[in-house]
Amino acid sequence: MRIGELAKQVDMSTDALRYYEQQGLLSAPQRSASGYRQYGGKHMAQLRFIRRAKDVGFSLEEIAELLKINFEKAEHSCQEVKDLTLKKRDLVAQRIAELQRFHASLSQLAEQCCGSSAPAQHCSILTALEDIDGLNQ
Amino acid sequence: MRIGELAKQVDMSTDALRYYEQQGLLSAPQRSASGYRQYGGKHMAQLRFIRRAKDVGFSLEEIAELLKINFEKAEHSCQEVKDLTLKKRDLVAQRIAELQRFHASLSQLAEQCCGSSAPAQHCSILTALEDIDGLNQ
DNA sequence: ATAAACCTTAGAGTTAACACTAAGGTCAAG
DNA sequence: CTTGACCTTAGTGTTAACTCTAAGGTTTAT
Repeated sequence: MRIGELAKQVDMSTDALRYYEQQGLLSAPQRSASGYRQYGGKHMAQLRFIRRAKDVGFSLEEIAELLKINFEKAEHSCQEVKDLTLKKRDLVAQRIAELQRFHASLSQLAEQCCGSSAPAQHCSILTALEDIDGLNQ
Repeated sequence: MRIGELAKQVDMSTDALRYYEQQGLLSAPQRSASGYRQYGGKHMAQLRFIRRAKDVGFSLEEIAELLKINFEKAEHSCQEVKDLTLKKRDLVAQRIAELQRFHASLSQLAEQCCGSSAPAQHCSILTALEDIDGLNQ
């Protein structure tokens, strides 16, 4: 299977596949006499692993780590994998908390604003952003 | 007031101030005979506006838009400002939802994992990422 | 045999919001 | 009068995950 075919199968771009190979996420396949990459089922499995790991929020760097562990299962523990997962979950939780603060502030601003089509001379949102104590306190 | 002093007052870097000026977020100040930037209260107010807008999650591009509206209040409506705010809030909400899906998936993975210090030969997390139907469905 | 569709590499471009560097000019203090 | 802290510009580097481009070689179908 050449790169275009594999890309179609897993619904990724050929550029992405070359990029994953370059980043060590996808094994370098054999080459045909003319230099074309020749992929097999192993590569498809790797790409599916990558896809699923992306779907749960892991970055490519984290996925590389997971793939390495998966490849050397005997030398790593469940604990290690679980720790990676929990650490990632906590990072995600932190980011969610930050965004929720944004969301609350934006909601509050919008609520206070009349939203009229008249000139924004006394717009409460602009005022809040201008004034020292327009927000919180 | 020179750039270093202003930067200290608002707790931003001098690099950031020059960057904001270049991006049209901070008015270009007068220059001294030797070319030094000379700032006044107006600039401090602009920077505080930027700071507050950042604190509620607006990007610099969005802040530029808000500053422009704030500068030309007469030509814009409250509605316009409110729309920007609501649009941003909805984007934030979408991102939160995505991260919450990540969080749920990661929690589920972690929950299923024994987390033992024994080799990861049968780690449920790795299995879930490998298997076609390890996750969801 | 030729055109379309595919493949190759290397390298530049994208986004956001700055940080850092170099090479040099200026200002205040002692 | 010199040292150190400050300022200037222009340009490069950072991170993530690719995308795009150029310039060319290969395969397949007709």
